[in-house]
Amino acid sequence: MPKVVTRFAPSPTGFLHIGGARTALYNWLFARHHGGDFLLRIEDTDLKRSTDEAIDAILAGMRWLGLDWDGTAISQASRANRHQEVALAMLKNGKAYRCYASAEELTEAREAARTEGRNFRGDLWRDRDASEAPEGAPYAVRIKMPREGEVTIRDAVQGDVTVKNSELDDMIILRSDGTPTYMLAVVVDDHDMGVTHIIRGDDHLNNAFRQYQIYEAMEWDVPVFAHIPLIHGPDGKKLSKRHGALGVEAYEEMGFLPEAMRNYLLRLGWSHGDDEIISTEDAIKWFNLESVGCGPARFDFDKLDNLNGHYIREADADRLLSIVKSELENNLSRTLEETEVARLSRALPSLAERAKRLPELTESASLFCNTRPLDVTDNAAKQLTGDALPVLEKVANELEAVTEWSAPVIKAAIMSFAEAEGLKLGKVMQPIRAAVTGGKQSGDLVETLEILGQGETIGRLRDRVAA
RNA sequence: GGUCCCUUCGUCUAGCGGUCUAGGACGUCGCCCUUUCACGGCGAAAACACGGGUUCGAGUCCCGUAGGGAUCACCA
Repeated sequence: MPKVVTRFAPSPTGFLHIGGARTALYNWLFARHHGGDFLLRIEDTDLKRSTDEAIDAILAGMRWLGLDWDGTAISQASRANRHQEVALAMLKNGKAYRCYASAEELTEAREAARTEGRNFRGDLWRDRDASEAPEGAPYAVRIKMPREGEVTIRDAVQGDVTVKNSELDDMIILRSDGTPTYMLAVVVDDHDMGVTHIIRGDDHLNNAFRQYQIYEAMEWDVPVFAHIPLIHGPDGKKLSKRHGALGVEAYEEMGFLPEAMRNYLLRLGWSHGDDEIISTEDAIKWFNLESVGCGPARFDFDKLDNLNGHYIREADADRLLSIVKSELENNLSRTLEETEVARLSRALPSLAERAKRLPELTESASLFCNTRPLDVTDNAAKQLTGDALPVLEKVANELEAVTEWSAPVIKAAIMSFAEAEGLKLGKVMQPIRAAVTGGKQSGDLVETLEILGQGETIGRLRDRVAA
């Protein structure tokens, strides 16, 4: 078996959306699984709509997802000469012909065909001689599709799909300005790049039959096709901007980890028995086209959140610290002090237990910055009225007397205070929590106090008493 | 409308003729753990779109119907 070569071929007309990201992931996984190459090609033949910003966004998205490609990204537009060469070759061997029809003639013919219930094949000039054309008139080059027979494509995901050749139109392969169309360019590039497996969205399934004829015309080997189902929004409709048709950078901003994204995207349409949490290493080991599902899948943020929470818990402490630190410094518009960073590194493991998205983690971590007096949520404020205030004042005094600021000692002090006052532990703990955290989520309270330090703790307590 | 594709719990899916009283995961709802919120543990509700075949036997094969989707450009 020859070396496997896959490719991801986005058109740079926007960001790398979620469907494209999954297509890229599957191509990457398939290539890595087989020890083959994963190539990247930018389909920029539509110069009017292609932008450099889009190219940058796509490359950035790929890097963020950790999908490395082999070699350098190829610009399809830069290969226009080669595409023209192939079109000319097809013209020469009679597989293509010149079409002098004007836009108006074409529209007219198309509408006529539609009203008559026929499908339009664009073949106005298929049987006319070029000599009938006006002198020097511009022409496009169309492929001469076979009219008889049918073609069956053994799609690695969809199975055998058969389409009658009579359904195929004589599509344009070279525009009248001499530039190649997408249909021609993909085939030529895939062939030249040695692509063995074309894994792409289901929306290209119909195109496969048209492209197949170019391979035939040039007597090239036809690669394996694998058309993967599209991703839909939560409502089952096509993904729109309202749903998840955002660029991957939007997911990064929302606080998702790339490994969570990879795991989610992998399982969205592919499965390996009952496995849910799948490391990239295992994904490479297990990925196959046979297990890709046939039906479109809906995007589900809840599941992504769940996965993200898992990977946040798994994440390396230093990585989380640096993420949270820079976010915090960004929010506070200042550099964190050493004591604050030290607190963070102690508190993060416990905080990471309960965060689903990075911003939540940052939010709860902000507790450990010096931001007195704290903002207090409504819920917390309710804990800080009436009887609670005198309790806080006394507790603050008790804690001030503590000479060794460690969790066991702090806990003992609070417990003995509660006992002496005849209060249930909760009656003491809750106001303390409210005063010290301002209502923010946090882990074990005593541990939180320990990390915060004696001075900060007492300060926050007295802030509430004074308020 | 033509052509093509798809259809198992709300969602992602396992299932490749008997092991299915249909399994897992997310979500939901209980209970437990508990100084908050999570995590974790235990448990519950929840699906084979419908109708015909084929077969001793169908979620699994075939054909219809319905529903959903894709595509029909000198866009990609």
